[in-house]
Amino acid sequence: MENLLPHLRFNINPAIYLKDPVSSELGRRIIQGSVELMDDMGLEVFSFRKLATHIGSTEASVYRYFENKHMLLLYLSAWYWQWMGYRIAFATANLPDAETKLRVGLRLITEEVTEDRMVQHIHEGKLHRIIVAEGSKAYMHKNVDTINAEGVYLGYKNLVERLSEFVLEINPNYPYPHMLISTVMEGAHHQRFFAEHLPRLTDVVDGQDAVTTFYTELVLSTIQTA
Amino acid sequence: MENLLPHLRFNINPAIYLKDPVSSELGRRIIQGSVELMDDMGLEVFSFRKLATHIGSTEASVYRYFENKHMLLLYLSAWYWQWMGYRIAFATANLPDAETKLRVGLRLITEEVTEDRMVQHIHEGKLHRIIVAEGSKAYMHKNVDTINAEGVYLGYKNLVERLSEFVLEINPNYPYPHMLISTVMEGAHHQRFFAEHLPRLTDVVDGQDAVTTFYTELVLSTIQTA
DNA sequence: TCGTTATCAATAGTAATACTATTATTTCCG
DNA sequence: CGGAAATAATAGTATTACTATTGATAACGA
Repeated sequence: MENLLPHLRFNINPAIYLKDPVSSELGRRIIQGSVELMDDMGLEVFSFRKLATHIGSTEASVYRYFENKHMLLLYLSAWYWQWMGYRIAFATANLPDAETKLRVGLRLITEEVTEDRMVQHIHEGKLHRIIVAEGSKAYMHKNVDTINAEGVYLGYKNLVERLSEFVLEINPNYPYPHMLISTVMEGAHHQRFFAEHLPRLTDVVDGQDAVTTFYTELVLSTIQTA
Repeated sequence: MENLLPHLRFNINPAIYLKDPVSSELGRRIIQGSVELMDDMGLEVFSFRKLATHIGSTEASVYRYFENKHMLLLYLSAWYWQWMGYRIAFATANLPDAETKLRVGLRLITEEVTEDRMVQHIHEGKLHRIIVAEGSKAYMHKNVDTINAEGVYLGYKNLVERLSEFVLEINPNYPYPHMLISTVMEGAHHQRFFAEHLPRLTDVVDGQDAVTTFYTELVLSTIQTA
């Protein structure tokens, strides 16, 4: 039976996978199971054998889809940023001015993710927790250059570019739009992690989402004074 | 023969190691060799077996000093931040006002590290590159809470606290000093990594150190407008 | 000075992980 | 219905992570 749901299917760079996980039942179970397990036990403890047991398949079958667990992490990361890019594009369409667009984009990027159910096999809340805790390991890796040459990070880069353009619309003379946006995109995840595990590295402001407020004020005050 | 050099010996939390690597010749070779190898091949590819071969010892002997390679990374990270804290304390002593102190601190934190040779067995330039590429993996880990409970991250936290105090001296009403400083401390390393491997996430400004300038302007404009 | 006792490092393992070559099974198409 | 293509499982190997035990050396007291 073909896909009856009218959901989007994100463009994931085929260099990431050996066989497209969306193309088969087992592939989707691999994605769904990896989101569950990686969220549970963390990237280091997670293994293809455990994943195979979890979804009732075999290690070798998982290897037909992904070269190793790092490529699987890259898939999850690419999906996450495609999804985020889509949400931001949608939420900022038809907004009147650049500042409003930037504020909305920053909110979506820095906010906690609960649920969305855009596709059946990916639990966005769990995926968000994975990206918070493991996302930077997707590029903090000896193979960055090889992987980057294949265009695997394009989704992430394009999102940085898109938000940087909002910054430049507000202040065309601001010299560091990309550094500013990539600092926020990474920083927001780190701050969420700190808030949960190392609270002395953060500031608690009761009754509001300190991460979103902090980064929104940071960005706007910086580009307006420059 | 006892230590003839009058160099400092940083206070490293003994919970990190099984046997103090500074206390023996082999221990120092483990540290020196791990800095060389980890810089060369990255944390994932690095193993105790390779380290042992590199320094002409055995795997089991390395295990007498550190429980696993993550604890060894924690040692390097703790040493790095102790060293950085020392440098900042030294460089900001007797400075007239908080803004000057903050600027100096930010420069030291965000700047590239070349050489220092504070101790014989640690090559600070290589260690800096390790912390840039692997530093966040020291806490982005399933065991954060256990490790944190033992006070392993205190050196890092204290440095964040110290710089946050400069921020509050300049503007006592600024509500997010810790988030601001920890964002800069992590962000600066990420930006150095991006500059080398993913330049589209950064901005090139010729003839100057964009990372230091960017973060200094970011911090000062933010705390002054708030 | 000798024997005892810590201290230290190496040998020699086990268990788990990462990865692959090959075979078996299903499905799909003429 | 028969054969080709796709798909997954079996059964491995190599490497890594980690440990129990033994051997060597230094340290120390009688």
